[in-house]
Formats: sequence, C-alpha cells, structure tokens
Amino acid sequence: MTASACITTPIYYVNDRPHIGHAYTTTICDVWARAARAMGTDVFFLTGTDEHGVKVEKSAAQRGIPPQQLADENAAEFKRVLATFALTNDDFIRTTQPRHVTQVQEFLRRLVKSGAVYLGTFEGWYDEGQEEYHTENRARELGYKSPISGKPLVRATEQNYYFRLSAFADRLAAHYESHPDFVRPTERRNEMLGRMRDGLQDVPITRTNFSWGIPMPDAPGHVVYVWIDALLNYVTALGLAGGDASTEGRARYWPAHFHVVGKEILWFHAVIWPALLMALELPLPRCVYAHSFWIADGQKMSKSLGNFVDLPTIERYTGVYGLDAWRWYMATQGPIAATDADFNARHFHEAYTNDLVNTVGNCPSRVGAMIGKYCGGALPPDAEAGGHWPARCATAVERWEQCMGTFDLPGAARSAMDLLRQVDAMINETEPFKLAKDPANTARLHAILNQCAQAVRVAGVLLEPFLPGRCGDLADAFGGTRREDTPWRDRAVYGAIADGTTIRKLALFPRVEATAAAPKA
RNA sequence: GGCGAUGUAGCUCAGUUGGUUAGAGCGGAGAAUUCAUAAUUCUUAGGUCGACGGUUCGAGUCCGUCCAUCGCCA
Repeated sequence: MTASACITTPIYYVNDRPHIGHAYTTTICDVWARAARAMGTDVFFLTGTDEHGVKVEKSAAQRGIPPQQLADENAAEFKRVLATFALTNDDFIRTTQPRHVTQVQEFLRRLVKSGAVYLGTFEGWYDEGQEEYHTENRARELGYKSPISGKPLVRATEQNYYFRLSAFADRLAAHYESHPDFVRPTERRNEMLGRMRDGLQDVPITRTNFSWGIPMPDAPGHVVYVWIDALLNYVTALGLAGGDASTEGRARYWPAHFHVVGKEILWFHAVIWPALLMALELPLPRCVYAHSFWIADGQKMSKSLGNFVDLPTIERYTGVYGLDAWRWYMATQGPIAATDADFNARHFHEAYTNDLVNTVGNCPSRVGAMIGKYCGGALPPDAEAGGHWPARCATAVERWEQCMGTFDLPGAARSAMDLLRQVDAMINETEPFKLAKDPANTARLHAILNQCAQAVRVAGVLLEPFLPGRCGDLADAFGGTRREDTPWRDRAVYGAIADGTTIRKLALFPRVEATAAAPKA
C-alpha cells in the first residue's frame, strides 16, 4: 500500500433518488477507505453528485423550479445517505460548485489548445420529439420514423466540439496490455478490449440544445456534455487544474487507487476517461473497478417494476439488524464480481445469523465467558508463548492485506472469519471448560484462554472496516486497544493484550427473528 | 443481429495442463456436547456435472450442434 491513496465512487446523478445501488458502491468504498486508513495510508475518499444535463433541466422545468434548486434538494438527499450510513468520505463534490466549474473550463481550454478537442460538424437523423439523434443503421431499422411519435426523422446537422478519442486507440491498447489490472474484474476488461477492437470514434463533448451545464470556454451557446463534466470531478476535487484554493494541496492523492463504478458506466471510465487523462497529460488511475448489480428477489430492479430497494427499505434493515450488519451484507454478499447478486430477506438473515451472530458474536462471547469464570475476568498468562497463534494471526493479517490491495472485500472478510473459526476449533479440541475442573491443568488452561483472547482481538481489528460499530465494542472488551493512533503493525499483531488486562464477556450481535425485516406482504 | 460468457447437490458456487468413489458453504436430516447468543462439533444429502452427438483407453474438464440464462455492442 502506498503512503497516500484515493478511492472514488461515481458522482451520483441528482435526477435519481438514492437507492441500494448508490448505497452499495459508497459502502464498499467506505470499507476499503477505512481499511487503508487503518493500515496507515493517507486516504482521500471522494464521492459527490452529478448535477448538470438535459434531464435535470427538464425535471426542474416540469416542477417549475430552477435546475439548481432541484440539484440542491437531491444533493442534500444523497448527503443524508452518507450521514445515515456513517460513511467516511473526505469530500463531497458537486458539479455545480464553482471550484469544479472553473477547473473544468480550464481543462477544456487545455484540450482545445493541444488539439485533442476540435470543432466538428455532426450530421444525423434527428428525432424532434425525443430530441435525440439516431445512427444511420438505427434510423434504417426504424424506417426513418420516430419510434415514439412515428413522425419522420429529419436530417439535421449540428456543430459540436469533439474529443479526438480515435487518436488514443494505440496508447489505450498499450496501457491495457502493460497494466492487466487496469480494469477489473477480468470479464469487464475483456468487454472493453472487445469493444475497443471495433474501433474508436471521436466523441462529441458539447451540446447546444440545452443550457444547464458548464459553458464551453470561448464558445457561446455550447455547453459541456454532462459526461465529460462528470468525469472531471475526480481531478477537480483534487485541484489538478490549479487555481482553486479549496482543493489545493490534494495533488498527492492522484492518481486514484480505485475508481469504483457500476458496470453500466464502465466505458466512460475505462476508455474515454483514460484517453482524456492522456490528452491532459495526467497519470492514469491504477484500477477502474466495475461491480455488477443487485437484483431484488431474483428480478432485475427497474423503474417500470418499481422494485428498487430504496432508502426506506434499507432503513428497515438497518433498523432491525443494525448498520454493521448492513455493511457486512453489502461487502461480503454483494455483486462485487462480474455477476449480479440477489438481495433478499432470507439471504440477508442467513448471512447475519451465520457470520455475525454465530461466529463474530459467539466466539468472543465464549472466550470472554471462560476468562470471566475461570480467571476472574483478567487475562491469564500464557506459558506457551502463543503456540501456533502468532503465525496464524500473521497469516490472516497478510491475507487480509493482500485482499484489500485487490479490492477483494469478501476475501478480506473471510480471512478474519477464518481466524475466529480457528479459535472456535481450538476451544472445541482442547476443551478448556473441562480442563478448568482440575487445578493441575491451570497452566494449560491459562495458555489456551490467553491465546484465544489475543487471536480474537486481532480478528476484531481485521473486521473493523466492515463492522466499525461493534468492533469498537469488541476492542473495548478485549483489552482496550482501540486507540486509532496505534500504528498498524502494533495493532494487527498477536499478543497486544497484556497479562492481567480486564476481559469482558459481551454479546455483539443479538439474535433476530427471521421475518423481522421481511417486506410486508 | 454482432461479439462474449454462463448453465455442477434445495440455494450460492469451487472444480488445476482431460484420468481412480464430483467438492465447499448455507439450508434440510440425525447424533454428540456445554465455555458460549437453542451456540459449537461430527455424520448425512445418493446431484444423468443444461441437451444431443463427436474426439479419446478414459471428459464435468477438448470439439460440434441445440436449448436456456446473462453481459457488452448495434
């Protein structure tokens, strides 16, 4: 892990209402950000809202309010989500903020100056009712009529500024070749490679048919296309165009370690964005990570079905199971790989019960109980110097670090869980509760309990990014080594609890009735 | 329509360069046990490895066709 790192979510479009998709992306970024901070990395975790574009303009017009007001209202809604879920973003950028607008304009001036952006003419089949163009092929398929209104498409031309994407094909190919992990997972990388093989066309980056956007510098009537505007947030938030006092001093966070995005917007992030950065002569992000989608009870979530797992639904789950449980489900059962994951009440409940109640909760509980019962609640000495446990803990920590390095959140969680399962296994094998019946076994008993407690503490440290709430309680109960200023190598190491330290028995995750959060039929 | 996948126990999935009785977790069933939040441990599930052909001494693992699902694009 580098000394400083940046992780980003996409900026969320204010025309949408927050739902599980937004919460998911932001939550997994938060897990990673917390983990990286724990390891001592100087992390910048960025999220925000995308506020321009014709859709926002139209929605606002429908409500009879200025677009900025709509953006303000919905940006506040997205911010509320961050607060509700205790997410630890370091900034929240909004594309209507002056700091963003001025830097976007500066970047566009540079692009024009370098020749990467030029004024070109677009000619195509225009659907006047829908205000959209169709390609020649598509227009032919449609019989040169609007699929919506049935009116004839008209041949129209438009002058736009174009980004010379075609000029970057070779450099992009070379970058993909030399950086196999640039786009992940691999399935997504292959999709991008396949699509790039079909050829890259220059892309229009300004529009003239609406006004809610960043004005193209020195080009009256032209507004920067919302996607270009949005992508640049990653570097305007870090002040890379210069000239903005509020973002000064953040350049060290670039290039981003991870751009975490949903698979539907990967093309913009994996092809257009790196080409733009090349044109601006800025370093490329280390990895664009495209997760898949949550589906709801086996069905794709869609507006027409109205089956989005929305904020009230999410809050029902967090209300019943707690915030940590929500994070756990997101991070360990989510669609982080190339396939979609199903969100359903039964699955959520099983994950909660198996992982959190029966393992993360129960293991410290039984260890704490025995230390209380047999040692008066004080950590007994270990005459065996830890036995296998220093090595086991080191292995777990190492695997956890490796997984975090590749954004394998489920793998990192598994490594911590495995440690707890090993503790459970040792208790089952050595049966300290039987040893306690004969004073002749005291030394052995004490050694076992010490080792269990030390290992539990380490597991707690590894679980903390996932379960920041309850792991704080666990740390308090197992030696009070919660201090955030303790260096990682001293926290994530076996043996940090001193003999005689008070160990408390605690029940971290209460059992919950299976149907408590299920949707009402 | 083009390109690319995937299809293995009820569910989620592992299955190396083809080779003896196809695995894990969860759920279900049975048993043991008590330090613990009815926890934990052990045993168990007899699944035509999507269908049909082919290559091979031998294929879940290679080839072809088909069916189903899905992704990217158009």
